[in-house]
Amino acid sequence: MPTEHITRRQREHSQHRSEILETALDLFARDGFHNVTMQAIAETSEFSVGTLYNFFRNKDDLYRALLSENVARFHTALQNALNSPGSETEKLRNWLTVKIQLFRKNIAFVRLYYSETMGASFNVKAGLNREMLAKYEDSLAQLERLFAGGIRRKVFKNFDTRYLALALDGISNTILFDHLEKFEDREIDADVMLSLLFETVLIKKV
Amino acid sequence: MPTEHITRRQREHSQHRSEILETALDLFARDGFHNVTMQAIAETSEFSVGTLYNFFRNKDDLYRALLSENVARFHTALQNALNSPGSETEKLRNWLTVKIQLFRKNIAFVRLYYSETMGASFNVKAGLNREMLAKYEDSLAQLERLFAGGIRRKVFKNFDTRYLALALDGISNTILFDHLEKFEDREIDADVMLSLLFETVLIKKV
Amino acid sequence: MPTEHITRRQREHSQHRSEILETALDLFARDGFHNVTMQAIAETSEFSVGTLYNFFRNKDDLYRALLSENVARFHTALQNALNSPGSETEKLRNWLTVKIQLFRKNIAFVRLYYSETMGASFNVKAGLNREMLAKYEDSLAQLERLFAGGIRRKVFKNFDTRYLALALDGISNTILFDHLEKFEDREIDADVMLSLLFETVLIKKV
Amino acid sequence: MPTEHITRRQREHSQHRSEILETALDLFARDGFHNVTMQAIAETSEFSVGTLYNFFRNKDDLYRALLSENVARFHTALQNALNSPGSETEKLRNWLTVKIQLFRKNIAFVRLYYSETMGASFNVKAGLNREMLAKYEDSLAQLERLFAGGIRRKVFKNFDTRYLALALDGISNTILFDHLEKFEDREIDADVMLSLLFETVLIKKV
DNA sequence: TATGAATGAGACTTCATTCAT
DNA sequence: AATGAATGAAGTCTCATTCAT
Repeated sequence: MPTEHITRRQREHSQHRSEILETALDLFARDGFHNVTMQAIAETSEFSVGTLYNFFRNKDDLYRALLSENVARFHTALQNALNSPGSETEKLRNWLTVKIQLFRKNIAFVRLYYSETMGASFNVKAGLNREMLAKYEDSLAQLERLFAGGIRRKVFKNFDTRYLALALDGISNTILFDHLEKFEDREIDADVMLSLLFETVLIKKV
Repeated sequence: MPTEHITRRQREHSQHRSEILETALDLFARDGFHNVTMQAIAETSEFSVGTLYNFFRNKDDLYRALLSENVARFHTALQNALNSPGSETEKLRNWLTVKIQLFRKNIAFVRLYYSETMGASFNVKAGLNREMLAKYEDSLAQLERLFAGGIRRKVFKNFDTRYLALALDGISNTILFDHLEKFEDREIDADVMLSLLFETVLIKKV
Repeated sequence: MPTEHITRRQREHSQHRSEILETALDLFARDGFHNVTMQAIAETSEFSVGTLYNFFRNKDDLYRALLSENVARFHTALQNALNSPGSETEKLRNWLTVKIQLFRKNIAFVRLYYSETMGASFNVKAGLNREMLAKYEDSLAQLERLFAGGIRRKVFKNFDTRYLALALDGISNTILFDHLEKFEDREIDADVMLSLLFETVLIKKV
Repeated sequence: MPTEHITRRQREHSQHRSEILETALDLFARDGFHNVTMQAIAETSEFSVGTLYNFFRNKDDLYRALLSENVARFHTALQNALNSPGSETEKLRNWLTVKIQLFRKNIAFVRLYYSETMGASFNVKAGLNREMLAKYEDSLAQLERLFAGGIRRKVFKNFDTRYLALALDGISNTILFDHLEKFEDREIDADVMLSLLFETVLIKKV
C-alpha cells in the first residue's frame, strides 16, 4: 500500500531529523552556537553535510527548530501539569514536579534556552524569540490565574499575582540551576520550593 | 613634574580603555559575542582596530576584561551593602536596593552576564567562568551567613540557609528581568521582594 | 566497481594536490615564503582559497609538504645513483649526472632548498629542518663510504673522506648555481666536476 | 670649534647607526626578515621605533644597508688578501685564510647572505641583489685572473679558470658551512681546502 | 630630536552553503 | 536521495609607518 510506504519513509525521515536535532542540541549546549560547525553536527550525527541541508534550510533554521520544538514540549508539559485536577496548591506542586523533571532530563536544552533568552536574542532571529517570549508570558499568565483563583478563594493572601508567578519561577529556577550546576543527584523537592514562598520566614518584624 | 606627566598619560590611557570597554559591552549585549566584529567595536568607539589590540591581546581578552571587571564591580557593591550596619532585614533591604540600582543602570552587562553564566560558558575560557562562579558562591555564602545569624537570633524561621539565599536571589532576578524586559520605569521596591520571601502567602493549608 | 571509483577520486585528489604544490613552488621560489599569499597560490593554481585549506592545514603545512616531498625525491634519486653498479668513479659520475639533471629540471626547488637551509631555517619549523639536515647528512655519509671504499682499494689517495664528500658537493653546487644563474643551456659535464677533484691542478709546489 | 662639535655628533650618530645594524643583523639572521618587527629591533637595540626611522627610511632600507655594508666589508677584505704579495698559491692561501676568519666571526651575516642570494632575491629589492651579484662576479674574476697567471707561468695545469674559481669557492663554502653548522672550534685549515683542489685524488684511472 | 600610541591595509584562516556525481 | 569537495565572503590579528607631544 502506498500509504504505508510513505508512512515508513516519513517515520524514517522523522527519526533522522530527531537524531540530528538531538546531536545538535548537545553540541550547541556544550560549545555555543558559533562554536559548532555544520561539519561537526554532520560527523557526530553520522550524516553528511548535504543531508543536513535536506532537513533544514540552513544552520539558523536548524537551531530555531531545536529551540522551538523543545520550548513547545516544555510548554505543553507544564501546561498540562497546571491543568491537572486538584487544589491550587496541588496544581502548583504538580507544576514544580514536572519542571524539576524537565530540567533534570534536559540540562543541555535548559542551558541553551536561558543563555538564549537572558541575552537579548543573539543568534536566533527575532521571530523565534518572540515565540519563546510569548510562551513564557503564557506560562506566567496561567500561574497568575491560578494564584488569582486562590486569592479569590481566600487560600492565598492578596498579593500581586504577577509577583507571585515571577517569584515562584525565580525560586525554582535558581534552586534547579544550583542543583544541576553541582550534578547533584539528591532529589529536589517541589515542597521545599513551595514552602519558600508559602511559609513565613520572618518571625518578628524589626 | 614627571609624576603629573605620567599621570596624565595614564589617565588618558585608562580613559580610552574604558571607552572601548563601554562600547564593546553595548555591542556584545545587543548582538552577542560572535556577532560583534572587532571592526565594529573599533568604529563605534572611534578608535582603529590596531588600537584595540594595543589595549587587549585579542577579542577574547577584551571580552574577558569586560566581564571580569564588571563582575568585580557588582560584587564589591553588593558586598558593601550586606556589610552595612543594621538588622538582618535592613541589610537584606540594602542588598536588594543596591542590586536593583545595579540592574537598572547596567542592563547591558546584566544580560551579558546571565547569558554567559547560564549557558555553559561558551566563549569565555574556563578561567573567567571559574572566577565568576567563585564570586557568585561568595555572594551566596554571605547571604547564608546573614540568614544563619537571623535564625540564631530567632528573627527568622529555621530554614535551610542555602535555599533562603537562592530563593532571594531567584526572586529578585526574575522580577528585575521582568521589569527590564518591559523597560518599565515604575520604581521597583526592595520591600516587595522581601515580602515575597517573608510574609506568608498561604492562609490555610489544603 | 567501487575500487575503481575510489581510485578515480584518489587520483583526482592527488592530481589536484600536485597542481597546488607545483604552483606554490614556483611562487615561493620566485618571491619567498612571506611574499606569497594564499590568495595568490589559489588564483594561480585556479583553485579557491578554501580548497587549499582542504589539502593543507595551513600555509606552513603546505610549505613543509613542498620542501619535504621534493627533498625526499631528490634524496631517493641521488641514493639510487650512488647504488648503481660500477666502480667508485662510475658511481660518482652517475651521482653527478643525476644531480645535474635534478638541478636543471627543478631550479625553483633548488633555490628554495638552499635559501632555506643556508639561512637558519626561518619559516620552516624545526621539525622539517631537522629532517632535511638528516637527509643531507645521510647523503654525505654515503659519499664518504664510497670514498672510503676507493681509498681501501687504493683507487683514491688517503684523504679525509668527510672533506672529499664536502668538496664534491661544494664543487658541483657552485658550478651548477653558476650555470643556472645564467640560464645557460650549454651542457654541464659530470666529468668536468670530477676532474676538478681528481686531476692535479698544481704542477709544481711553490 | 663647531667642526669638532659636528664631529662628535657625527661620531655618536654613526655609533648609534652601527648598534642598530648589529642588533638587526642578529635578529634577521636568527628569525628571517619577515619574522623580525621594527618593534623588536627597537627594543633590542634600546632605541625607539621612531628613532629607527630617523636612521633608515624604512625596514627595507635598513635591511639593504645591512647587507650592502657587510658585503662591501667582505669584498674589500678578500680583495686585499688576493692582492697580497707572493706566489699564486700564497695568494690563494691568504684569500682562504681571510675567508675562514670572516665566516667564523660573522656567522649571522654569512647565513643571511647565502639565504638571500641563493633564493632569487626575495626581500631585497632588485638593486641590492644586482650589487651583491656584481661583487661576487668581481671576486670570481679576480680569482680567475690569478689562476690564469698561474697557468701562464706553468704553475697550474691548463684548466678552465672559471671552473677553478667556482670550485675553490664551492669547496671552501661547503666545508665552512659544515664547520659552522656544528659550532666546531677545531681550527679550519686553508691548506686542507687548497689540497682538495691541488693534490691528485685519483691514483689510477678506472 | 626622541618617543611610542595610533593607524589601517592586508594577511591568514574558517565555515556556511552549493552542486556535480 | 546522499555525498563531500569546492567555494569565497568575512572575521581576526599583525605590523610597517606616521605624527603629535
